[in-house]
Amino acid sequence: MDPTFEDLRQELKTKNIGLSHQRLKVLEYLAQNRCHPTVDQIYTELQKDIPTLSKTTVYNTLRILAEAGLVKVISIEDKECRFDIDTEDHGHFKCESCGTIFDFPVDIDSLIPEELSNFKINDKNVYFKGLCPGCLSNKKEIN
Amino acid sequence: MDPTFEDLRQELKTKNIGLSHQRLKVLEYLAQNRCHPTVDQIYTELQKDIPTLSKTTVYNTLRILAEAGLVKVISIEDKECRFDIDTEDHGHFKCESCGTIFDFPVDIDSLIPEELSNFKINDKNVYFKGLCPGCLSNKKEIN
DNA sequence: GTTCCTGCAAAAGCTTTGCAGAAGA
DNA sequence: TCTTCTGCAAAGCTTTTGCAGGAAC
Repeated sequence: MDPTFEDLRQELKTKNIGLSHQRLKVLEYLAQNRCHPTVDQIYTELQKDIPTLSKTTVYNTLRILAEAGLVKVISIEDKECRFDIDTEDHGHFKCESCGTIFDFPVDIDSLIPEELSNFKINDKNVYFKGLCPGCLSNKKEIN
Repeated sequence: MDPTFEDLRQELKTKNIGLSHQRLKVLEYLAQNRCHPTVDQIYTELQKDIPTLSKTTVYNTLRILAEAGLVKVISIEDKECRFDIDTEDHGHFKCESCGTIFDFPVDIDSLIPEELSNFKINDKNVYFKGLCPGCLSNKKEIN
């Protein structure tokens, strides 16, 4: 099950990570907006509530959360990182037309080949790119 | 089978892509050094042969080759891209200690879930991170 | 002579770092 | 008070762009 905001708050306390107003807001945003936001999206949105917020703080917070294992950094060939509060194994599909990122279930462990039996695997990622159903049907209408 | 340098040369001719000295050298480097080099690695190495080479040309060439589908861009959470002349589906494992990237076979198509049946998939990527056998045994010796 | 290619310099964009001041315990 | 956190400014890196000169046909 997806962790709730309260779960995360508890986990931070357990890990002895300070819970400033800014950090709580970043965490809250990630918990409520599961669209794999960029730093800029998080910053822009939170700035409406916290006018003095700086991007540095957003970067700091996300680094701390990632190091604590509470968020996962995903990078799909963009220069900019995206952040996912769902740290369970799952795949990402990025639409090359509208840019939306879709989650999909994937049994990553079944992929691990014999060749990697002597490797220690810490992180597993699967991502596809292409066109989502919405953009596909738009394209058909145009043609 | 892996494409040879000659295969690639032929394919470029077919696709009407000019074959300058610089482009041939980049292609040759990729065919002979299958270590997923960065732009900087390619540039630094080729500069020994072509002192006037510029990084812009390396970037241009790689973009053209990627657009033609002759090389694949791989980005594993680094800011810098890496380039792979092997465009067949396969997974990448990046050692977090020594930075080496290993290839491994993977049947990506078997992963595609029902949920994506209405999506058009153009590009499939699987990458793991962790520790390679060499770094694992070094670690044990130290402890 | 046209077209394409190269390469310098500058710009752009994301991220990190240094540091002084503010907040909190 | 002492530690931690914030946020501005500047720097760092990779990558892209503009443009003039050069090569190739």
